Amino acid sequence: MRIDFQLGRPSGDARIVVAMSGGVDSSVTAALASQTGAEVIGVTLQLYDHGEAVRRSGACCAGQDIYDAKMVADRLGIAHYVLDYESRFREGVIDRFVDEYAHGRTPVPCASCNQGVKFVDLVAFARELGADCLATGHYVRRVINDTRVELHKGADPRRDQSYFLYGTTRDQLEFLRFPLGDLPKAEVRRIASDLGLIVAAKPDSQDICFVPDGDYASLVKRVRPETAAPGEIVDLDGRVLGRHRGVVHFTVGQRRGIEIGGQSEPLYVVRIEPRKRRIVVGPRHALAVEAMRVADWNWIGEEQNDVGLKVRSLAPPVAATRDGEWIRFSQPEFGVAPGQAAVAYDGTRLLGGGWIAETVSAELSEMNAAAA
RNA sequence: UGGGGCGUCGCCAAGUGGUAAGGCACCGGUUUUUGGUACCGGCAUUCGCAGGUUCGAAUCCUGCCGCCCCAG
Repeated sequence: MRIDFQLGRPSGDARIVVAMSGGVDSSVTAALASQTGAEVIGVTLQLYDHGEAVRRSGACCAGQDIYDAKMVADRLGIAHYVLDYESRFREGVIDRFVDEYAHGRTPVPCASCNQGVKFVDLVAFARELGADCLATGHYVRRVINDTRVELHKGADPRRDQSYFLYGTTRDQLEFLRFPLGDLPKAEVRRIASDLGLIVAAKPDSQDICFVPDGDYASLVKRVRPETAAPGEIVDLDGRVLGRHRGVVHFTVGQRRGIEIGGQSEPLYVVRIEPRKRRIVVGPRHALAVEAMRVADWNWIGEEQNDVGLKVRSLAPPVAATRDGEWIRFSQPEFGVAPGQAAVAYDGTRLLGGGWIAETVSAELSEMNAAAA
């Protein structure tokens, strides 16, 4: 396996910094970089440190994972640095994560992590080291089209991670490399196995890396106790159906955990009102959203108005048209949660994205139209 | 303390003699570098309680308990 890192000069003279999380993907990335003959420096960020995480494998960037990254670097014979980014991670990712829940929104910490700690701070560090590029194990493709650099979905549609990278700037993209973007996961594991890397069979990471047991609510509660304040569960007409244990436990589109039985059809969270400590629930059709406002757009490609749009990492993009900050879906979209990322594509190419600030119910506008 | 109605899984609810549907909720799993969704699976040996009739009862009979409505 030989990957072209597009270094623009003989690889023997080049220096590649690889972001190593301690997982299979970034380990193989480091191996592929090493095979080019360039000087490779592995960098692992220590992002948080709590007892639970130390022993946990399959997350990233703490304890066991840092050790694994070190072992892989040793095996490959490359330099390896561990950087303490805990405070930056706390400010840039965890604090924002907690704050979003306090506002009744549903954050995407992986996107803010990539946008901040990984692609701003780590890119800067790599440049300080005089590197020619920073390589990561993301399943996305960097494509050079004439002189333009584009970001595309990973070749393996089930592995594509472009959604989390919508905030990448053009400048960062110039400097970044994603050598796994054309590979299926099975191939990556095979490479790791062939090279005898100890992480070859390590489970894929899942859940939020800084929430080891999946219980993100207790983290949010610690910092923002008001999110654990009990409140009312009301239907679309304001009738009280029950009580809840705090808005932190809910996200728009959520079905399970509402704990209200006796209905003819399932209830979903339609809206969260943190000031009133209230959650509004309704049947599935009440989740239909026809339009939304997307704030803080970042454009990697040129701005376009007819785009494919993702409002979640899985599921293929849906057709939508853009008018400034406003996006209108060609078909109603269900379970669109404020705080999540909206990412625009042209085919496989990622154009840009932003975060969902507000949504417009398809049902309400139908009622308004009927009333008019 | 007259009349009427009802009592089946946490909730809603089918089932009027043949051996307990379904929905919601809940639990588990699958999927997943966010949350959520979706999908798959589990979930009453028992029908307010106690007797009786019957080969056989949630379904019929008797008594009791509880709740609701009307009339007091």
